[in-house]
Amino acid sequence: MDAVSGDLLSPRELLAFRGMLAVHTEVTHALDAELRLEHDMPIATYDVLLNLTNSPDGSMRMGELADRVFFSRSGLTRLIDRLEGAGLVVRIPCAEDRRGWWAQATDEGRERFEAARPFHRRGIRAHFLSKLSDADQDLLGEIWRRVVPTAM
Amino acid sequence: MDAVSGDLLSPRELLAFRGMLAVHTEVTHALDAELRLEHDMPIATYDVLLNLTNSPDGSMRMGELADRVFFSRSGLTRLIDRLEGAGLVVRIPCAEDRRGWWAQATDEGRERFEAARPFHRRGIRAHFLSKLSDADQDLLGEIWRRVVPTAM
DNA sequence: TAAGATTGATTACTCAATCTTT
DNA sequence: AAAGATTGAGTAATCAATCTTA
Repeated sequence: MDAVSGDLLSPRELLAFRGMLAVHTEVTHALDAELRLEHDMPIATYDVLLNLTNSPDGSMRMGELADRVFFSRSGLTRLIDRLEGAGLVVRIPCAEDRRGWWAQATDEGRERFEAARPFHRRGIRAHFLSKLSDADQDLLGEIWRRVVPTAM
Repeated sequence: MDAVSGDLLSPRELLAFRGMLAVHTEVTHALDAELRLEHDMPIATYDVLLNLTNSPDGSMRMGELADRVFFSRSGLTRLIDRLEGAGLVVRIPCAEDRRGWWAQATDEGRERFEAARPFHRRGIRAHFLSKLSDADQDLLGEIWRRVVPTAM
């Protein structure tokens, strides 16, 4: 917060920033790999099903879902194509706005998600949360909220 | 640290974990986009040049570099192919072990990197570090070190 | 004319198999 | 054999252009 913008990053700044890159990569790769191995489900698929399941009526508009899972619009179109092919999701035309579509988890999608969920939860704790005290977690939450106010 | 492994993630856990995903995505996308726009340089290229430039003799073995930039071996091979084509990097056969190669930044690679460096540094501060106090940064560094001891 | 979503073309990453040297 | 690195084949993401409805 006190550094002048022209000079090198201080060790403190370097560790705070590059540490996040290292941890994020390390943790998400581990979670993705174990979810693929044990539940044949990439983490992107898990995140889609999580968002759909969490939503009040079990469905979300394509655009909003894309924002939630940090995909481009076209990227999400392709992902939902695959999930629809795999029988985990269906598209439902949107009655109020006929340009739009709802993505909705199928029964199989929900089952596959619920089956994977406790496993993934254990993974998140094993690879990340277990290394943090409650105070650490509170502080992290506080920091994330400050960095991207809109996203949380 | 106190949660039982079977139950849902608490709000505290959720914010600590999913916040990191949101911040990481948000920040790295912003940095990548502005580096491409202003210096025609994807962030992966920047990271390669950063590691090569930081290294004592200005070069690194392919495998070690792959680990540092979180790429697979084959992924790094392709990236270095492209950077060699663009004149930013050269491969030098390794005398001590003739299976191996050194990747080394060219003069142009160093120049392009040094030109981009202050800009990227300002970006890291603008998008991330400026939202954190010195104490926040210290604590983050401390946390990252605990989560992936090897990587830092 | 703009917004929601998809498509076409391209780029880039990964795994598994391979080649070369140890 | 095993390790460093590359290659072939396949998958998946993006941008820009397009189609449809508002």
